[in-house]
Amino acid sequence: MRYSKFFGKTQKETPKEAVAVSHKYLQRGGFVHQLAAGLYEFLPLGFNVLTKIDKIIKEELAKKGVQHLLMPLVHPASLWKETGRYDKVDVLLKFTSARGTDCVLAPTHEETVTDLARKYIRTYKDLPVTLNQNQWKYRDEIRATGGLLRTREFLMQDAYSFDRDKAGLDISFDKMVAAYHAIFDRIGIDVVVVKADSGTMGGSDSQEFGVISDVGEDKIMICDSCDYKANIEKAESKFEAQEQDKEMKPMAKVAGEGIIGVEALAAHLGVPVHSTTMTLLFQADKDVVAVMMRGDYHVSETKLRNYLGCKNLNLVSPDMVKKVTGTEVGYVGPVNLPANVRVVADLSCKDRINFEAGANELHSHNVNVNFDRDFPTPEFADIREANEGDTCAACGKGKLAVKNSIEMGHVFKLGTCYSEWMKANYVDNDGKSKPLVMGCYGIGITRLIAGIVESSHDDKGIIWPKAVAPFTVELVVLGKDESVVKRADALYEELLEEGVEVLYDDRDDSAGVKLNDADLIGIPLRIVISSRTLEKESVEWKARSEKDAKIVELKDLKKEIAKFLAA
RNA sequence: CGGGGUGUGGCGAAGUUGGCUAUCGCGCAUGGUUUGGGACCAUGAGGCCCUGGGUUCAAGUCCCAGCACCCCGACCA
Repeated sequence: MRYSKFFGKTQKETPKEAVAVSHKYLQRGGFVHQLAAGLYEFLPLGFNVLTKIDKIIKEELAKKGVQHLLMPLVHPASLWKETGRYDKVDVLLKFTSARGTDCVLAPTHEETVTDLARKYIRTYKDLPVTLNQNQWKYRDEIRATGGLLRTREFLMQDAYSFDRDKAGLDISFDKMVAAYHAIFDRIGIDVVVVKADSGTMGGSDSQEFGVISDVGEDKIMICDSCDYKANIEKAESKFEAQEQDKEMKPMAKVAGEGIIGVEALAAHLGVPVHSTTMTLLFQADKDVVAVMMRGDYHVSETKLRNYLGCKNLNLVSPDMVKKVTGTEVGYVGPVNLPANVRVVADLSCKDRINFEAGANELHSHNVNVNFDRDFPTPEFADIREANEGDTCAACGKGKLAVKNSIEMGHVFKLGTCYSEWMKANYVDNDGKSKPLVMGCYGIGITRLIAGIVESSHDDKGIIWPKAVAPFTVELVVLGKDESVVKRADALYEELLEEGVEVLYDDRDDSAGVKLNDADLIGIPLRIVISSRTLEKESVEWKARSEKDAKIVELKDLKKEIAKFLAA
């Protein structure tokens, strides 16, 4: 392709709305253009990258026996009402067609694929099967951010596996995990795999594939000693047990007007923060649950939701706090709570003697509170968010560090939730009808493009890994001298003939402009031809990822390029 | 949905208590001089100053309403 005729040139100025590096470079380089918030057009350069990733994914999945298909973006609302997600998924864009049919734009495709499964899968002989599509999704996010990092419309690889039973699912799942590793390897990007929560997808056992990056929206915890990695929502740590009194002291009430928050309270009482107790009231579906958390930790709502097995979980309103406890936020405690309020305490609260807690009385706190003696011993569970620097629960030695990560892929074991909701059954070899056991697997392809740029760039521009670069070679001609241009044109034609994906910068611009643009666009190999290089019947050769250029004789060029691309 | 901010040629910006023909840089076009890290000179094209209403002799500028976009938070398969 001749760059002089190429659609979508570079821009010198950074668009003011761009904050993330990937956003700046992709927009300045002419890869994408923003149409509206969260909606992007892929210009030829960006579309080339997209196409390459799409192809790699499809090829690697096919190697694992995955079959490709394509499902619509517009779904009848009735399908989403079957699973109950019509009212539950708040990023769902609902609309009415001109014929008056209620429709949705698909944010994901469990509903349609399960519908296909119930229509086409009859017996255990049809199993296992994994279906994949690379299809656009629409999620009406309240806020789209960071260029391609979080868009409303995005291309996603989404695969769905169907098995007879849990053991089959494990095999299908492991195959997909292996395929994902192969995909990211081939693309040339380092991923970290972490245990994650399955969120509103339902099901269990999920893993995230992410790229460590400061602009990532996900927080993950990594052990510095073993290979334990988990999303912060899910990460398990050993709490540091603190030394306790031997003897119980009498419980006492202490005034503390206007003292809200554990730090202030601990200072006021002259006790360490870890002997304070936050008592929070949550609305868990229809029930109110009181949660006790040691003052130096925070509640992981994900862990709590999973422990309680509820769908909706929210902190209750201040009014509700007053109604249940008779006091205001800041003075809630486990003593004298109404008997019908379920109390769940974090494991870090266990075995404590003489701790502090709110008194359920305005401006009052209890000290020297003890389980059993002062209030019924509650149920204990791990419901706290691990703190940075906590000891890893897996190895018991390492410390946990927090990193930001861009979530690029996510795999779930769904189990039978969708097949039960939608009655997707098969007949097993015992003649009985059983629900299909499902898994689902997704990679955000458009986000992956941003992730690659975030993890592979310098201060001049993008450094594309060879496998996904929009072109593999950029040929730059410097100087207008007719004989030079003629030689450059001829070289360009030759390379095309060889099947090299070459972008030919034949513009009538100064060297600085062209070389800077080449750095920005980030094509892996840059070849400069000029009167100077032609004196020696050679070209200047520079890999984008390397600092120094070298001289390659023209007669060796095609061989060298082949070697470079194969490496 | 809460808080904050911004809308002025393609891009980035300036425009004072309302006042003259709406300004500057980049980019673009034409001609010329240049040509290895964002060259220079000359000439030129390109505007519903986000939209609608109002105040005024006069609105890019003030007032009201709306829309769009960005940032922080909440939310997030």
